[in-house]
Amino acid sequence: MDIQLKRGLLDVCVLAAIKNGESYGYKIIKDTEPYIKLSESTLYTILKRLETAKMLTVRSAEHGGRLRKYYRITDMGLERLKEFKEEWKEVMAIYQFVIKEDNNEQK
Amino acid sequence: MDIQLKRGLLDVCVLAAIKNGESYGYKIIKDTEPYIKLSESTLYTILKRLETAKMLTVRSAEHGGRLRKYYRITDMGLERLKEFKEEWKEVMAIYQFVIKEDNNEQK
DNA sequence: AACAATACTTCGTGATACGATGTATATCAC
DNA sequence: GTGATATACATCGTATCACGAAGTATTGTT
Repeated sequence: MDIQLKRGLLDVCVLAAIKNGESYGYKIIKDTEPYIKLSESTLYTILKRLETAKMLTVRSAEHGGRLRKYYRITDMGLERLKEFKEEWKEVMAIYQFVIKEDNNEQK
Repeated sequence: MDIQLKRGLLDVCVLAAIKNGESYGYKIIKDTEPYIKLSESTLYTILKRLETAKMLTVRSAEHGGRLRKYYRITDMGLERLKEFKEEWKEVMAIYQFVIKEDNNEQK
């Protein structure tokens, strides 16, 4: 799948992956795998970015002797998902324009 | 509209704008304006890229005393549009995942 | 003992959108 | 006739970003 096409989806995918409850890096990768391929370096970059944007919060907790980072969505994160839904209308309009069959509007 | 979301659409938008016949820079901007905002610097970057990728061809012709560059889509360009339509199925699957309501699958 | 899976981190790179700026002509309002 | 606006294309620099590569460390599995 075209990288450029993925770009607008990555952030919201990660937010969607934690919107039903806390999760952690490795699990997010596995949960989103059927839909989108996230490499580790990409995911952690995104998580950092979303944290900076206050769309999620992080806490570290021990799990099996190791530290694991748990990510939780914030109100701003939920807001971002709503916004995305709105933006999607514009995206679909563009999509329609792109796939529209030849209507010979050349004058 | 989110810049990232636009990224995958820009190239195909430009291809779509010339798929019904030759066009030129300024006209492409005007034609796509209702759907997507293309700045001049962005457009010319895209046109150069699509030319390098052999998805369009260029010819210069005089118009009103000035040189104008006319762009024409190639078979590879048309192929790209077909490919885009295919990729869109994946995009819609991701979209569904993102907007899916809470189904509480936490165990 | 070797390997795969789990789990997170950092670095470097290439691709890209776009604002700013520049050039040049035509047309319109005042 | 002069200034503004529209037409038309080009280049440069910058910031953002996805991702491969490589590293660290533990826990199963073979």
